[in-house]
Amino acid sequence: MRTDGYRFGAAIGLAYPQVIAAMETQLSNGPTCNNTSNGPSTISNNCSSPVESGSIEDSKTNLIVNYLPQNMTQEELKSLFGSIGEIESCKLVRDKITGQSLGYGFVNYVDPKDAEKAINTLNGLRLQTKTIKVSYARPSSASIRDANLYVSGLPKTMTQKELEQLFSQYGRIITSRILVDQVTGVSRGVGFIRFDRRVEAEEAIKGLNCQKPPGATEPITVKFANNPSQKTSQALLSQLYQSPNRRYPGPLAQQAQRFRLDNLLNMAYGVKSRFSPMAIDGVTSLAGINIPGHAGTGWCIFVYNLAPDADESILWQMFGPFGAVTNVKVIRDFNTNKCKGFGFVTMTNYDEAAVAIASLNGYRLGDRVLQVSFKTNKTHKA
DNA sequence: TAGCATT
Repeated sequence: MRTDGYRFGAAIGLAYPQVIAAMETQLSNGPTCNNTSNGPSTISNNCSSPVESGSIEDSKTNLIVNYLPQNMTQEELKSLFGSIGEIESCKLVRDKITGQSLGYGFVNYVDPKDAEKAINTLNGLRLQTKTIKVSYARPSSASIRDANLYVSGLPKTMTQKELEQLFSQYGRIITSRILVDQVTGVSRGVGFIRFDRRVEAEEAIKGLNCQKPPGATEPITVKFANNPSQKTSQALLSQLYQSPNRRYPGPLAQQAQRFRLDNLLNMAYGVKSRFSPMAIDGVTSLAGINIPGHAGTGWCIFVYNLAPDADESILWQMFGPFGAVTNVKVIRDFNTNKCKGFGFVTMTNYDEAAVAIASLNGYRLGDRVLQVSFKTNKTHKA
């Protein structure tokens, strides 16, 4: 059983301020319209501000969702965002070769109001070890691809804001990040800057690579970041070429290579099987027949004493940090549409569900004390 | 010297 369950207070109380602070940092960087930095072909929407780009017609319903947990499926993504409103389309982006999630996806709503509501309620939601980011998708075009820079040799004292200030003269920054030591929290002197457009990134390389930032003693290195999916594909190909039965494998060799491929995927992505046998209180169980709470596709949790105005998003916020949540449901009165005081949450893994129950049972939500347990087979009469 | 932002 995992022992690193998240504190509930961190899940709801702190997630939003953190994300809001991060967004304020991003939005504080207005675009610098550096006309001289562009090549012969310029793009008409070149100097739009963040506010203007958010009002482009086709971006009012289409959202991009970043920092999704690695094992989250498209169906779970749809379930989460479908709790806000009707979805026109939903796509989790996967590596074309390995099929692994790239950690982001798109959700297109029918109603722009639902898209806005999704940003307001789901941006900053903690799911497992991730804090998801929900924002309007920019209109897709070749010019915004491959605009991510990898920066190394940064002064250890440089903050994210200072990094952005350094790079913002070359264009609109979409995201920035300084990597830190997981234990000490001290900067590792490397980071990423994602520009709105590739031409801006190119100019930043020209202007800042091998240059010393203000006050620094050593020059920094600025180059295009590796594409994470490319890196994995290269690693896979490299491993396959090194295998004894390389190049033209027959059926037997293919099976062995498939085995190596699976292991490589596990190493590259840290994938743990969703279908491996689970140890439950010392007893190994596969199917979970007659085990309370197990519904075939996951572990169903009963949440009692919810307020009449409770909605699905509060269940996502409460349970998401503890692990993979596949579905949430608030039971409502048919006539009033108000919550009848209880709801259900389905989680994939037993250990994560158990930690969630142990942590959330007895939790005070508003003026109510929640009762949280595995769902029993009691029938609820209408 | 590496995290997953354009389907």
